[in-house]
Amino acid sequence: MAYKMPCAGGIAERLSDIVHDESAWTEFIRSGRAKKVSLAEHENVYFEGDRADRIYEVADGAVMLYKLLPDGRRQVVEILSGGGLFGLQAGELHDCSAETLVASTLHAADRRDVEAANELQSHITRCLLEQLQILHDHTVLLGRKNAFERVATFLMRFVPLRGGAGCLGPGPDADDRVILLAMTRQEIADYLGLTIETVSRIFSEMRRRNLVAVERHDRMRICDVCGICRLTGTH
Amino acid sequence: MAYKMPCAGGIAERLSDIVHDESAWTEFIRSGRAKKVSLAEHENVYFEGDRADRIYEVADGAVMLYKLLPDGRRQVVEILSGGGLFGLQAGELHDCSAETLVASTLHAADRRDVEAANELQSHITRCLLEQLQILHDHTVLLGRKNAFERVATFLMRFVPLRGGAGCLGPGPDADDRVILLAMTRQEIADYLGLTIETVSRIFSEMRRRNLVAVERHDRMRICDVCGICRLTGTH
DNA sequence: CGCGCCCTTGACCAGACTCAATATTAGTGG
DNA sequence: CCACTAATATTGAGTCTGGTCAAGGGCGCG
Repeated sequence: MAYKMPCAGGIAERLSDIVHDESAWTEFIRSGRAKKVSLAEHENVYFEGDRADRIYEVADGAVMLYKLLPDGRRQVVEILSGGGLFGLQAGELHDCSAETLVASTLHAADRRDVEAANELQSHITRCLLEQLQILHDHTVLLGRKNAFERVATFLMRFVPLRGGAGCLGPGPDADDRVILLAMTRQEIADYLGLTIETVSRIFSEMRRRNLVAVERHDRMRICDVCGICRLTGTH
Repeated sequence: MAYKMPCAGGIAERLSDIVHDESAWTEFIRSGRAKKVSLAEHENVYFEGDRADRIYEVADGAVMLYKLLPDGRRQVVEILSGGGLFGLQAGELHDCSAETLVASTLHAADRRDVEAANELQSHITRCLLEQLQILHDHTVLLGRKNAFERVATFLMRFVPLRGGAGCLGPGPDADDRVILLAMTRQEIADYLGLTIETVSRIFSEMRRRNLVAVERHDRMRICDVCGICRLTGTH
């Protein structure tokens, strides 16, 4: 069943962010109430079910949040990079496990300290709202997009200023971009709700169509950003 | 590929919520700075792309947030009922459309009023964190569960105190429960990332297995709550 | 009673998964 | 620097779940 968009042009308007003051947060980090933690690639920060008494900010690197089903199926639910907040929970326990994708440094703060500091709330709210919006998009990806569209959408995430509401277009030169995935095929599959084989096949198909060139397993050249963008299902 | 849970018993611990003071929010609503809005079944509150200058609380009824792809595919990303907050955005525009599932009354407040009121922030943060946790679970459902597990999981949402971390078990009597879906098959399908036909087939299969009895299209008796629960893939 | 809407059921099809074999890559030690 | 190994990625063949298309059923409402 196909629905009709109420007003096609509605979303075209640039999603210009409302001014956001994060100085209170920067100050909090600097003040020494947050410890710096350095982690290697694929180290875990905490597991689902652990007590949630610290919250984290990605200072450098990238972290994934994932959940496991008892039979071993895994779903990566969020990927966080610089500035992303995680570990804050409504309840007492972590609802996800957290693991670094690459070597990372985190700022770890005590939950009570953060909750007590009123001046931090607006920054936290902002971060949560951004996460929520990303999760909404990801829900559409998982619920309604096919494998090709999922991978194309995934690739577009690595190209800032392109594909979104205020996309700048291809520019005068060749429309290519080199991106660093920093994720294994398995991690990509678990993020996109696919299997490793399907992800691999889609990449191969994209290569055959000259949409991308795989320079190394985790290093790809998107030869035709606009071409990929048209295959995301979103435009 | 199957992963192994790090510590199977970890999540068993009851997710008892940390004390949460929402008196400031109640006061805000009562103060008259939030208008009461009454809407009929299937009326829309706003569309994706509209300016987001009001935020809403579901006082009574239920609301769904959904997104459309340009070719007409729809994904319901959230379902909110009493106490649920929606319409708050990181940017200037709504990232989803909102529509009532049943006749509902909402509290509508001006975004600026809410953002200015520091005493409301902790309530908002709490609501966002709960939404985030539900979306994480939904991500697992969409990314990793099959049709049967999706429908079973969906049904369990209507049975409070059962199926979750602190499930009370079947109790002494027959393990049945009558639930009111308040959604059409199409809405259920769009929420679970399935088609209307698949949802219908799964309900029929469940009926055949005496797991449920369809008393009316939107009114079902779950004959065996524990039986359904075992089929969610989560336990 | 009849119309329209929603739901159910069936037959068929296709996209993604599974299992298995092979190819690459990265890492290790000689 | 190269050989060897382990881990990761690719490719192929076959299967199956869930989608598509089409027909029929049930229910509420005028």
